Amino acid sequence: MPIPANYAAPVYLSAKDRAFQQIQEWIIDGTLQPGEKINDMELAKAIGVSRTPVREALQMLSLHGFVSMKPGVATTICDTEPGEIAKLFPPLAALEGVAAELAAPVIQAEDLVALRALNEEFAAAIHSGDSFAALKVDEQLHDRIVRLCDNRYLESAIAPMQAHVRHLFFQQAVILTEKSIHEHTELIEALERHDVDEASRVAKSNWLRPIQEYAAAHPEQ
Amino acid sequence: MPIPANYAAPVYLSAKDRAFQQIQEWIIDGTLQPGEKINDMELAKAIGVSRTPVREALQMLSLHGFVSMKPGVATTICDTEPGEIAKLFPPLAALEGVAAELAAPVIQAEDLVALRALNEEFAAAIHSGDSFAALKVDEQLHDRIVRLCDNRYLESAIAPMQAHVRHLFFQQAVILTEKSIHEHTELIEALERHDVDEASRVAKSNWLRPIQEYAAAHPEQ
DNA sequence: AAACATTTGTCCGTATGTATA
DNA sequence: ATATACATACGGACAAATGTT
Repeated sequence: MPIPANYAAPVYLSAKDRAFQQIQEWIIDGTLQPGEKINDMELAKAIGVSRTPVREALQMLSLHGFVSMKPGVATTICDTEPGEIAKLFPPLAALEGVAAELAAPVIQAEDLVALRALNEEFAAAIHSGDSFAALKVDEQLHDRIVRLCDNRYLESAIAPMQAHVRHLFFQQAVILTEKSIHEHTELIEALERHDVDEASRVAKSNWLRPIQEYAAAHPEQ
Repeated sequence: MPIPANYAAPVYLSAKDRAFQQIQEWIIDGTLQPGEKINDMELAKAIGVSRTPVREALQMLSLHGFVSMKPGVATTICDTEPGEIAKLFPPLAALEGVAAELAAPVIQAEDLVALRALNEEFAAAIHSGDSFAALKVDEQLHDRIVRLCDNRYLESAIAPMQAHVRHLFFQQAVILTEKSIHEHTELIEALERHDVDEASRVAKSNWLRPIQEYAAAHPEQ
C-alpha cells in the first residue's frame, strides 16, 4: 500500500501534554480569562484526565508565566495587559536577533526556498485579511530560522515567549501588517548573503517596531 | 521583644521546591553525572519526600534542559560537554545586554552602591583564589541588574541559563578572571551615566569574551 | 476565637507502555 | 514473534494549609 506523502504520524500525546496544550490554548485564545481562578478538578474533568497531569501542566504554565500558583490559596491565570508587549518584545527581539546571527552563516539553499514560500503564504494571509493565519505562518517562519541554530538554550527561551505573543495577539495588542512582509524579505535576503550583522539588525527591528506602533496607537499609557 | 534587624524569615519550602533545588544542585555540582539514569524512588528516599514532588521537580528540570525524560523509558541527566558554553553564552549575552539597556535609564544611586559593593566582594574572591565564591557574587551582581528591569520575561529566560553557567563552572569550562572585575566596573559606570548603548555593549562582551577564551584554550574542538 | 469549608499538596497503588530475552 | 520485566505515567484518596463564617 502506498503511503501518502504528507502523512503525519498521529502523535500520541501523554495526558500531561494534552492537558498542557489544551490549557495553554484556552489561556491564549481567551477561553480562560486573565485573573480567573482555576479549579484543577474541573479542568481535569473537561479534558478527560485526572488531576495529576493537569497539575503538572499548570506547573509548566506557571514556569512560563501563564498562570500564578499560590500554594494553599489559589491558582489563577496571570493578568496580562496589552501593554505587556513593551515588556515581552525587547528580550524576544534580542533572542531573535541572535537566532538570525547564528543562522546566517549556516543557512542552506533549501532553507531559503522554504522561508520564501512561508513569506508568500504570510503575504497572502495578510492580503486576504486573515490575520490569524498570518500569525501562524509568521510563527512558522521565525521558528524555522531558530531551528537552524541547533541551540536548545535559544529554543527553550524563545518558545514560551512566542506563546505569549499569540496571547497578546488574541488581546488585539499585536497587529501584523504589510510592513512585516517586507521585513521578512529583507531578513531572508540578508541570510542569503550570510550577512550576520544585517540579519541581526532586521530581525530585531521586526520585533521592536510593533512596540512603537502600539505605543503610538495607545498614547494614554 | 525587639525583632532583629536582619532577621530572615525562615522560608518554608514545599516538598516539590526542596526536591527541585536539591536535585538541581546535585546536577550542577556533579553529584549526579551527565548521562546518569535517574530512579525517582531512590531520589525521593534520599530527599525525604515521596515520588510525586520528585517527579514534578524533574519535569521542571527537563524544561530547563537539565534532565531528559523519555516517557516510559528513562529519565537521565542531560549530557553537557564543556564546549556548550559556545551554545549557551550567545543567547545569555543578548539577554544580559537587554537587561543592561533596560536598567540604565532607571538605575538609582542605592543600586550603584550595592553593585559596587558586590564588585568589591567579587574582586576579593578572585584575588583570594576562591573562584566558587566569585561565581556566586558574580551571579548576585548580574541578578541585581536584571531585577531592576522589572521584566518577568527577561527574568524567567535568564534564570535557567544562569543555572547552566554554574553547571559549566563545575565542569571547569567557565573560569572567572581579573578581567571580569574591570568589565563590571565599566558596566557600573555606564549604568551610572545612563549610557544605554555602552552598558549594553559591555554587558554583552562580558559574556562573549569567555567563549573566545575557552576556544583559545581548547583549539582541538 | 474556634471550627468549617475549600483548595492545594502529597502519597502510594495500579496500569500502560517500552525494551529486553 | 511472544512473553516477561521494568520504569514511568496516571489515578484517586488522604493530609495540610489557608481563608472564612
